[in-house]
Amino acid sequence: MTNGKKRILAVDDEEDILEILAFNLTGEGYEVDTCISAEEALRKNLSGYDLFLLDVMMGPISGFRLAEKIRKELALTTPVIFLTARDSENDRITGFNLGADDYLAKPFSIRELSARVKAILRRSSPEQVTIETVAGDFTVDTADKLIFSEGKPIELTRKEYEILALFICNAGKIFSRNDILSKVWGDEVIVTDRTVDVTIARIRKKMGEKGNMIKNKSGYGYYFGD
Amino acid sequence: MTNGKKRILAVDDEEDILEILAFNLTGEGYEVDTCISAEEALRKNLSGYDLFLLDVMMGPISGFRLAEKIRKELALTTPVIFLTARDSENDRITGFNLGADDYLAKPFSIRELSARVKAILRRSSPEQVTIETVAGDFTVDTADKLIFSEGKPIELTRKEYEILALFICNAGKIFSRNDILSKVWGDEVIVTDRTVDVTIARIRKKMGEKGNMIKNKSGYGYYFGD
DNA sequence: TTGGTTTGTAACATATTTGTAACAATTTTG
DNA sequence: CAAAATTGTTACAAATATGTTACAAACCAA
Repeated sequence: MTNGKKRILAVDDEEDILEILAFNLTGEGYEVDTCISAEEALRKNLSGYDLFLLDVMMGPISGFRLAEKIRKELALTTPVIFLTARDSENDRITGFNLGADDYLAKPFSIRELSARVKAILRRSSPEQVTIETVAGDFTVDTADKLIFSEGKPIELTRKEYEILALFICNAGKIFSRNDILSKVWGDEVIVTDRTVDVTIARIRKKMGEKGNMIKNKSGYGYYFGD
Repeated sequence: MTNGKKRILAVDDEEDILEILAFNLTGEGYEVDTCISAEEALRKNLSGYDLFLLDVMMGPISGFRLAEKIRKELALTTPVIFLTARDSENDRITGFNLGADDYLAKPFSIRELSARVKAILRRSSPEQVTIETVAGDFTVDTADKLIFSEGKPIELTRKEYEILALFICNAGKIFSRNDILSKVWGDEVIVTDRTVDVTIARIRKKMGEKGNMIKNKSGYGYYFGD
C-alpha cells in the first residue's frame, strides 16, 4: 500500500465486467487490478490486496475454488465478495463456508457495488484515532484533521492540512516538491509544482509568527523544524 | 416524528420464523425489522434497536458470534434474546457470557415470546433512559428518541434524530458523509451522499437560531459544537 | 385503498478551496 | 558582482464543495 489506497483485485472472465468494475472503483479512490481468469490471478502475489471480487462462474477454476485456494493454500483472510448470477441456496451456502463476506448478484448497480465494497473494507479495517504530538508545541489530530499550535487550532484547508501534517509528523525531513505532490495530491493529479509553493505560503500565513517553522532548503525542498 | 415504539431486530435464517416474529410483535405494538442472515444484520445500523432476537444456529455467522460482534465491535449494550433449539448447559454458558438476556427454545409459543420480550424491555428501559447533556443546552434522551434544546423538544424525524444525536453525543468529532451514511443509514441502504447535506439542512432549520451549532469543515464533513 | 409524512434526488445558487501566471525577492553560482 | 536559478507573493481564474429549493418516491397510519 503505497499511498494509503485500498487495493482490490477483480477476477471475471468477461472483459466488460472487469472494465466496469475497474472504472467505477478507481473513481471511488481504490486501486484496482483485474484478471481475466482464476489461473492468471493465482500467478499474482495475492497477499497485497485488501479485497477480492470473484466471479463465481468462470473457466475451469470457479470463483468458489479460487476463494478456497486463497483461504486454504495461501492462508489469507482477505475479504471476498462473490459476483454471481446464480442465487440458489446451494450456492450461498458454498460461498459462506468459504468465508465469503458478501454476494453481489449480476446484474448489479454501480451504487450497490460501491456500497458493498465500502462496507466490507470499513469493517475489516477499523478507523484509527491517532494523535501525534511534536516539538514546537505543535499537535496533529489525524481523526479530526486538526493541527494545534500552543493548544489553539490553525484553520487549514484540506491540502494545507495534509502538507503541514506531513511536515510535522516528519519534522526535519526534507520533502522535494515532487515528494509533496505525490503524497498530498496523489500520482494521477497533475499540477504545477509551483502550486506547492503557493500552498505553503498560505500555510505559513495562517501559522502567523510560527510560519517560519516551515523552512526551505534552496534546490531541495521544504521541511519543518529548527 | 419519531414515535415512542420500541424497535426490535429479529435475525433468523428461516423465513417462516421471521414472519411469525414480525407479525406477532408488530401486533404487540413493536416496530420489527428482520434479517435472513447475520451478514445482512451487520450491514444495518444496529444502534437504533432496543432488542435483538437472534437465532443461534444459522449460516456461517451464528447468533452467538453476531451477539459477540454487537457487544464488542459495535460496543452496544442492547439486550439480546437467543432463539434456539439447543438447550445444553454448554450453550447456555456461551450465551450468557456474551450477555444474553434470555433464551427462547424453539418451538416457542407466541405468548411466551411476547412475555419474554415485554419483560426484557421493561427491565432494560429504566437503564436505557440515558440522558446525555452537552454544551449549548442540548439534551439527548435516547430512550424516547428526543432531543431538547433549552428544555424544549425539537420535532425531528427518525433520520434527523439519529444524525443530531450522533453529533451531540460526539460533539467536536468530525463525521464525513460516509461516516454518517454508514452509521445512520446502515451499509445496506444506498443513497447519494448529498442526501446527508439535505437532511442536515432540515435539522438546522428545525433547530432555528441554534442551527449553526452544526458546523461544516469543507472537504471533511460535519461536526457539532465549536 | 387514501392522504399525510418522511426521505431521496436533481438542479441551481453560493461559498470555499485550489491552481496558475506574472512578477518581486532571494539565493546560488560562475 | 552580476546572471541564472530558485523561492516568495499576489491577484485572479477554475474547480470543488456546500447550501437551498422544489419536487418525486417511498412509507405509514388510518
